[in-house]
Amino acid sequence: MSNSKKILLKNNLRPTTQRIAIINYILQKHKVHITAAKLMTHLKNKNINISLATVYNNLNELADKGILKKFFVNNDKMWFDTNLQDHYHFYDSERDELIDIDKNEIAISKHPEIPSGKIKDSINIIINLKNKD
Amino acid sequence: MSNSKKILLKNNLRPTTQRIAIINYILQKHKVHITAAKLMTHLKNKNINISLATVYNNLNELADKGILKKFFVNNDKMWFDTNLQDHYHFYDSERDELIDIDKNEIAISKHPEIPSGKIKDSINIIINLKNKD
DNA sequence: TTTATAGTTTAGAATCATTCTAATAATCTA
DNA sequence: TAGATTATTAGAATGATTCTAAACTATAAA
Repeated sequence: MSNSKKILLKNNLRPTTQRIAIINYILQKHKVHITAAKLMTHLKNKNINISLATVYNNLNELADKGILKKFFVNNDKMWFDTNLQDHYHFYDSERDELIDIDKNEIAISKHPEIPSGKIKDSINIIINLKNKD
Repeated sequence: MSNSKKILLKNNLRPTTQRIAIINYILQKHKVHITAAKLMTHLKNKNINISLATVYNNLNELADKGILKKFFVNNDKMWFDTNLQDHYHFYDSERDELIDIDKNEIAISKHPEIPSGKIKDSINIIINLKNKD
């Protein structure tokens, strides 16, 4: 049984052609930053039949299962990340690409009191890049 | 001449009814976090005739002129902020509200090398809050 | 191995924030 | 005040994402 299939079964997801193709792509590289549209293009290039709705369904499902991390960059798009560690990103808008920044490279020294009844959930840090000139 | 009108003239913006109402609202409080929809509601409550397109046009214009700062919170909405200092935010999704975090309360110790030809542009930090229980 | 069921995929419609369009209105300048 | 310029507007367009409900596929039970 393929590694992708095992991962799917372990997570109670039926190993369909589309899911296996997605998992294959995600596992192929160590760290992947991907959007639904980019993944769609990639799969079409590999001649895999899949609809955009299925790409979204599955990426969201994998995020729910904790296999991917989901986040947004500015208003643009929903991104999915195979790096599950707490970490942040550079965003190169010209190339539409993300670069990881390790959690331990940013120190949050202190911050205002959190409103009562609330606790910190996720922290989103994006350093937007622009061209030098 | 009203203070709002002066600000508009100084920025080469014709002091229309709609613009004066927007500037009045923004100046009224020291720090305002606002979205187009929230501002629209506020103005309607004050019986000011304004279309959503005009709200967007003007908020974007004020951001271009440096009178407001424009940024996004997750994928949700475009926000405008009268606090022009470098700073970050808590986001309370339940109340759909932002709370400022001073720039000097977060230290960015170091980070991976920036790709050649690029420099840092803006930095976006959002600490998402959730309910304690 | 068939069958029933539960889970998946799909095309296309719906949604929602934002921007665009191009017609009308207001403001300004001479 | 006329003519030029700039603003406002309603409604259409856009684009990413989600929804819908019909068609399909995998699975477990017989």
